[in-house]
Amino acid sequence: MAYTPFPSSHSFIVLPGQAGRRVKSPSFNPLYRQIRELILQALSAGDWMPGSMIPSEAELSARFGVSQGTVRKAIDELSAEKLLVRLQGKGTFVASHSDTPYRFLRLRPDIGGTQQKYSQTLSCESIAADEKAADALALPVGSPVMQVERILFLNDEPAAFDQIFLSGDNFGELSLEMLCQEQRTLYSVLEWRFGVRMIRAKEKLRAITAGAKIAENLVLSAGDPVLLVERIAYTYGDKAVEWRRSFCRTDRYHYFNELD
Amino acid sequence: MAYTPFPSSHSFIVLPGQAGRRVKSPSFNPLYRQIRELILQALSAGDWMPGSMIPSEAELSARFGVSQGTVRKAIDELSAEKLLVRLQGKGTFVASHSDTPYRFLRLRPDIGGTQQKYSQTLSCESIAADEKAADALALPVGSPVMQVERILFLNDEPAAFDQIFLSGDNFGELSLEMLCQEQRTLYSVLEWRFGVRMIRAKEKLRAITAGAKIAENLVLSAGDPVLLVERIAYTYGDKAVEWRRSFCRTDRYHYFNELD
DNA sequence: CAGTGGTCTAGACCACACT
DNA sequence: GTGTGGTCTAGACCACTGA
Repeated sequence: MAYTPFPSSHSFIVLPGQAGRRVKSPSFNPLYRQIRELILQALSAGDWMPGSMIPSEAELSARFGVSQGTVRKAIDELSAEKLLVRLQGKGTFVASHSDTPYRFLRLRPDIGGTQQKYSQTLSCESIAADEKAADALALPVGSPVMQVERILFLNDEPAAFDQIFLSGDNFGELSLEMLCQEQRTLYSVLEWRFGVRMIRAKEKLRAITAGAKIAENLVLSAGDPVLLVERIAYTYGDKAVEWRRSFCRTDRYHYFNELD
Repeated sequence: MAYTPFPSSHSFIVLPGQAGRRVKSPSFNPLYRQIRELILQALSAGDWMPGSMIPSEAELSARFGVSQGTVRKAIDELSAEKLLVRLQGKGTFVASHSDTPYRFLRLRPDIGGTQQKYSQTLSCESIAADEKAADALALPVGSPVMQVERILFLNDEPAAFDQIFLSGDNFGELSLEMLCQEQRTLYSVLEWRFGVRMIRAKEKLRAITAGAKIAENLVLSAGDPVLLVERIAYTYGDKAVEWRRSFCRTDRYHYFNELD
C-alpha cells in the first residue's frame, strides 16, 4: 500500500449536517477549507514531493470521510493558487519549478518571443545580511545569508543582473556547482536539494540609473536607466526565504504584466 | 415582472445527460461554459448595468433550464475574473469601477499607505492617432482618438504623468468637464457615460530618462530616471479601447506586483 | 420572515490517458 | 478496461441580509 499521510486527521475535522455540529457564526470555517488546510500541511511537510502525484480525489474523500465534491473544491483552490496541477485522466500533481522554469520571470524581448532563457552564475558565497536583506528575510542584521550573483540571458543576450539573497539557515550548503547544472533553474535546485518550494512572490519596481558594476554586466554605459526589480519570495506558510534585486535592461526588453 | 434578457436562449443550449445529446470529443464545451457565455453576452450587451444586481442563481437556473450548481460554476468563473461580484445574502452584482477606484493602479508610496488618490486632468482633445496608438487600438493611422493628459497625485504629491488615448468612435463625446467631477475616475466616467467597461489590461514597463516635459510635470530634473508604463485596456470581447503611457516617479514610489 | 448566496452530499455519467 | 479528473443533477441545509 502506498504511503499515507494524515494518520488520524479525521479526528479534528468538524463535520457538517447530521454529524458533528459546527459552531454557529463566529469564525465559521467550511469543510473544504479544512480539507484544503490538511492538504497544505501535507505539502508543507513534504509528504508529497514536487512533481509527484497526490492521492486521487476518491481516495482523499475516503480518507477524510467527506464527499468527492468537497475534496474537489479544496483542490480547486490549491490548483488556482498553482500549488497543485490537475491533469485530466492522469491525476493531480504537486506543482514544481522543474515543470515551469522561470515561472516568475516577467522580462520579455520587445520583438519576437523568448526563444532561450538561461542564467550564468557568477558567484555563490555566504555573507552577513545587511539591513535591507535582513529586513526582507525577517532575520537579524548580520545573520549568514547566501549571496548569488548571476546574469540572465534572453536569446543569448544579457538582459538582467541578479543579486540573490537566501536565508542561511535553509540554504547554507548551496554551492556554485549546484547552480551550474544545465536545465535546472535556481528554484528547481532549491526544491530538489533543499526541499523548499517557492510558491509566491512580491515585487517592487523602480527606474534607476546604472552604476559602473551594473553597466558592465549588462553591456551598458554608466548612467543609463535600468529597471530595478526587488523581489521577496515565499514558501509555505508565507515564510520569506529569498530576497533579490534584479537590474534589467529595458532598451530591448520590457517587464510584462497583466491586470484584471 | 423584472426585465429579462435571453428571450429564447434555451434553444441553443446543448443539454447533457438524458436530454439533448452532446457531441463526443471534438471541441466539447461544458454546459456551465455555455451559461457563462450567455451571461457574458448579457453583460456585454448592457442588459445589466455596472453596479446593479443580476438575477438570482435560482432564477437563472430556471431561465436556462439547468441546475443551480451549473449556474454557480459559471458565476464562479466570472466572479474570479472580477466581472461579477458576489455578496452573500444580498445577491450577485455587475462589477463597477465606481466601487473599485483605481483598480489597475499599481503605484504605491514607499512609506505609509496610499491615503489619497486623485487625478488632475490637464487636457482632453481629439487628435489623429499616431502609429503607436493606432497599432495598440487596432485602428488605422490617423483615425481620430481622444487624448487625455493628466497628473496622478498620491497623498497630494504628483506621482505620475499620464497620456491616455481612447478610440474616437467610442469616446468622441468625451469632454474635460466629464473628467473633472469629484469622486469619479476616468474608467468610472467611461462606464457611466459611454457604457464601456474596462475589464482587463496589459502593461509593459521600462526604465527611461525624463525629458523636459515629463520632468516639469513630475517636479524632477531632465535626465532623471522614470518608470514608463504602457497600458492597453480591454473591454468585453478582448476589444482594445484604451492605450496609455504613464511616466512614474519611482524615487518615492514603486510599482507593486504580486506573482504566483 | 423570505430571499440571497454558500456548503455538502450521493449518485450518475462523460472525457481522457494509460495499459 | 480501469482509473483518473470533469460535469451535472436534485435536494437538503447553513449563513447572511434586510424588510
